[in-house]
Amino acid sequence: MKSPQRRMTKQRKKILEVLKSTRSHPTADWVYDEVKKEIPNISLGTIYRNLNVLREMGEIIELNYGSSYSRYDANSDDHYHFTCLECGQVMDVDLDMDRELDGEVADCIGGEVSYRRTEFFGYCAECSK
Amino acid sequence: MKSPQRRMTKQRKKILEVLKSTRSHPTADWVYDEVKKEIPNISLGTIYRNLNVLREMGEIIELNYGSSYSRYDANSDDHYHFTCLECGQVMDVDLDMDRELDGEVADCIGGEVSYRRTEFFGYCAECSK
DNA sequence: ATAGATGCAAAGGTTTTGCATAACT
DNA sequence: AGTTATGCAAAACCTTTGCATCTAT
Repeated sequence: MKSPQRRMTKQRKKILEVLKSTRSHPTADWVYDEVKKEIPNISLGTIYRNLNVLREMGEIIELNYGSSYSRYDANSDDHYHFTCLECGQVMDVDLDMDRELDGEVADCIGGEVSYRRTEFFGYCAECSK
Repeated sequence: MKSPQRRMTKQRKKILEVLKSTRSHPTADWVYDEVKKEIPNISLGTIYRNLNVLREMGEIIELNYGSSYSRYDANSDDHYHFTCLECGQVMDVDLDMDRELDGEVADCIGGEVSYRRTEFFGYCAECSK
C-alpha cells in the first residue's frame, strides 16, 4: 500500500499557516476558530483530518502524542518512560534524571519548575529485532 | 476550603494494590478489568474517581498529564516545553537538548530511540510572582 | 452521626468517520 | 478523469458527574 499523494488545498494551507504564525501551541479548537475567520464554512472535521495529515507529513508535532487515554504509574518518583511505537508498550527507564536541567529551565523561563515528564519514543528490544 | 479526609475503602485499596503490582503503566480500563475480578460490581466511575484521588494523594502518577486535548506545534525540531500549572500556558524552552541521553536510553532498554518529548511543569514568570 | 464513597446511568468534551459532493493535479 | 479533500452530521471514545444509597470513621 502506497501513501496517498497530498494536495495543498486552501484549507490545509491556511491551517499550516496559522500554526506557523503562533508560538502558543494551540488546540484544534483554537485553530478552528482562527481559520474560520478566513474560511468561514470550514468544518472541525477538516481541521482534525489536516492536523493528522500534517503530523504524518512531519510538518507539525502533536503534543500529548500517542494515546488518547491516560496511563497510570504507582511509582511516583520522577523517572523516564519509554513507549514503543510498534507494540505500544510503556516501560520505565532505569536512569537517573539530570536534575540540573530543572534549574536551567527555571532560569530560562524566569519561573519555577515543579517537576518534569520525559518520554522517549522508539522501538523496544523485541520490536527492533 | 479544606481538603476532605480520605477513606480507605476496599475499592480504593484494591485499585492501589493493582497499580502497585504491575509495571505495565495500565490504562483505567485495564485497572477496571483487573479489579472487577475481585469486586465484580465495581463501576468504571469509581475507578476514575479513585485514580484522580490517588493522584492527588501523590500515590500514583498520571502519564499524559494535564490536558484532555492535544496541542499542536509547527516547530517540529525536538525541543523542550514548559507548561504553567496556574495559567495553563504552554511555551517553548530555548535550551539545547542533551542528545547523549537518547543513546543511553537505547542501551538501557536494548532498543532504538527515535525521538523524545520532555515537558516541564511549574509556574511561569507571570504566575510565580 | 455524618462526611465521604459507591453504583448506575446519563452527560460531557474531544476526536474520528461515513457519505455525498467538490476540488486539486 | 481520477484521486484526494471537504462539509455535514452522526458516532465513537474516554472521562466526568448527578443522584440516591451505602459505608468508613
